[in-house]
Amino acid sequence: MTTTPTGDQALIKRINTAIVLETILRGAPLSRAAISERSGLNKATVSSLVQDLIDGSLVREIGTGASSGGRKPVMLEFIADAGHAVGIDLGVNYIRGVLTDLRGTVVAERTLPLKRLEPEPVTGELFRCIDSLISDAPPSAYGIAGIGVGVPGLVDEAGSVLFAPNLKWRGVPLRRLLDGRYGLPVTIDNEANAGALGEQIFGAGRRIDNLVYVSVGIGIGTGLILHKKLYKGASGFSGEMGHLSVNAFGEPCSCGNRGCWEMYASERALLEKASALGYEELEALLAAAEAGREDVLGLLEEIGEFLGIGIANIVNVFNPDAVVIGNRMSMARPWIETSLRRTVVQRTLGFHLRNVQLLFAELGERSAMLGAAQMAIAGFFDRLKASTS
Amino acid sequence: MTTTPTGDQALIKRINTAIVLETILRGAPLSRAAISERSGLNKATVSSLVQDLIDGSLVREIGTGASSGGRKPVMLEFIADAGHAVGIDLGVNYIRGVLTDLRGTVVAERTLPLKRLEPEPVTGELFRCIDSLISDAPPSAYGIAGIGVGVPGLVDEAGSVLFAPNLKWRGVPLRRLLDGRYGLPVTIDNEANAGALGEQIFGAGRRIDNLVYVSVGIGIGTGLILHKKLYKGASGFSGEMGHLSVNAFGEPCSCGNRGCWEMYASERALLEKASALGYEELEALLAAAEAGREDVLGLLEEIGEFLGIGIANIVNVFNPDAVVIGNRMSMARPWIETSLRRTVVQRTLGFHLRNVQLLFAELGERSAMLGAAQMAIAGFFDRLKASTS
DNA sequence: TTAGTTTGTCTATCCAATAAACTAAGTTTC
DNA sequence: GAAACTTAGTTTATTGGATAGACAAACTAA
Repeated sequence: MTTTPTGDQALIKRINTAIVLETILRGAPLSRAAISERSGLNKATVSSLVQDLIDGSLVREIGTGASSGGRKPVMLEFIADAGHAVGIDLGVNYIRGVLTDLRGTVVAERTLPLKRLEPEPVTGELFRCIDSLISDAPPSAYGIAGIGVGVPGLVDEAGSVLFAPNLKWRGVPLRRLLDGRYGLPVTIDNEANAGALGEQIFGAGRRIDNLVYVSVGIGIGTGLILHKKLYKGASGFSGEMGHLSVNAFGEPCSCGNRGCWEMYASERALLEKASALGYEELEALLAAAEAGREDVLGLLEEIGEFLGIGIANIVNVFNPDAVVIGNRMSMARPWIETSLRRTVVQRTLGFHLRNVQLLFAELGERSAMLGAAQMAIAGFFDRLKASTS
Repeated sequence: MTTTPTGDQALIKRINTAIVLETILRGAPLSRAAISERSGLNKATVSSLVQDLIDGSLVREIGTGASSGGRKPVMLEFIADAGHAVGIDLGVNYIRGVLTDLRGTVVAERTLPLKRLEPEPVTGELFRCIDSLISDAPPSAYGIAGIGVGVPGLVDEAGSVLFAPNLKWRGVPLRRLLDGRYGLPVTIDNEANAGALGEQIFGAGRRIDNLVYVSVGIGIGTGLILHKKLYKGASGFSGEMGHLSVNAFGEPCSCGNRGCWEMYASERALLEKASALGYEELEALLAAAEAGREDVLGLLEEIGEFLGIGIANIVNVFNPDAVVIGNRMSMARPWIETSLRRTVVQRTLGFHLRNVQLLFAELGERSAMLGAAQMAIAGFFDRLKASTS
């Protein structure tokens, strides 16, 4: 049975309440009259819906504003600390956690290293990190609104980590574990998807409707935001563009394909070549680049070119408004940007190139963590909209 | 100003009218009581909305149905010939046109060859084709509901053909030309997008939410249907996957990139190799394959492999429910399918492979034409929904 | 003080969906 | 074949939103 949700008066009210809340979120501080004008809703309707939002502890009056020759307006604002969200970036050798308010403003932050990668010790550390963040949350009307987690692997709709090669995880029911312990709404997603969201809301991709976030770390992951929404494939995971083959006749990859992009353009690929020059870590390599070492500069220029090859493919396929390069490799921006841009320009169809922006992550290593918090916040608002106010 | 459409009673009525119409479209013949049960709408509401649809010539009563111990139900059906749609596939050396009813059932069909490719002679032929199809339309309540056209090139939001390499067109304002002549709603889109829609509604991809249609002809185009909707990139065109590089170090392509997929796997690529064997046309080549010529079979097997290389990339990136191979190369199915499937299996990530179907177009060369008609039909229903009933 | 302006609320009205009663038109049972 | 039961579709009264317009409150300008 395909029972489409039918339209009734409650639906109208939910829609209009969402419009009012959205208007306040975007333009606060704002008066009722201004909301009415901007939204097209009747003044009386706005008054009534605002009262509901005030009763629901989501909006408050913050005194009067300036008058232009009449009664002074009563200004309204969203109560950002009506609740808090936990965002986690579960990395390969670290856990980065953040507590934010409902606007995404950071309230507390914790980073801790991971020594062991097995699910049990990692979840133990994860629990302690979350416990600590939750204990930092001031009391509020809605408490902890949700927990979002970005993980370096494939995640299914049930929030289980199907496969995380660098953690060597298979089938870890992360959402169930967290839900069982905290009894809170939990969202689990790929690290690149979380990063894409983070950059779209708080970083380089603010207000860009279609963007591709390319997370260049040990491997290469991608998060797609199409029509303002995260795109996930048929079974909930897509964007494995690290395994897009850029050389069909190249070396075999562990994934079964040949000549995968991440074999040429990832941090791992860079470090493999760098070890011949005597560098074992990205940080050391970049320090050498900073010092002007010619061989290192050549290596980085080459990596920029390989990144550009894959990004040109991405632009040709998706024709996005922007491509954002994130994760650890974004630190190498000064030394890869020139060759990267040159390659993309050379290899991209003219019509696409005309409109695409090439950006680097503004949030650096915090993209995924802040994006994960945003996933939790978005879930909170979605549930709000769905409930019969 | 971002004036979100606000919710009011008219919106409810539009939503519920759409639900009722959809229910009838899916399950006709159907009684009012059955609609009420399936949709969850109250019987009285259904009665009232059905009356509106009857008044609007979209639904009619077709006598009583069987009773199971009570009053006999009055059966309803959608009036498929309340209007008609014109669908055009504008090819490189042909125009294929169809007149369908609002269900997409073919009423009349016309194919004509194109000798000259300049915009003026082509539009002349196009007008004559459309004139003739329109004259075939029986009188109806809504008349010609719209015209849809699929073209082999990039199309912008205004319905202008920005660039069609094989027609050598640049900046032809096709929608404006057709709109000016017929005063009807006109939809212009890429041939691959039209084909994707055609196969999703009428062909191999029926009821599949996420599919990639790969149109393998002279070049390779792709149409993406994500979440049941055609995906177009930021500026209205995407899916130039023919120019996805599968060999970053391969031969330069006219597009500026190197080793583009369509240099290896298109009809043109096949025919270039085939000419060494003495074949100049795909049909002749396939006849030779039918006759068991070993060299030709080897050539086709190779093309299958190259197609598989690109499709594996597509599957890794989009993780769709299905990939549909269409256009002229679908005729070669018997000789390319084995190597194609083998290559895709070898080169695709296990998690994605598990769920993806590999299909061949069921509509053959008619995909794009029927998809174009569907674009016009969809436009008609969208306008219906938008109008304050 | 007076006139004009802006904000926000109140009131009467409209409109779509709904539940429940009702009419219509059948079938089943004995 | 009459009574009992079933199902289809309509009518009626009610509910709960949004709205226009009147209005009161609170301000500015002069």
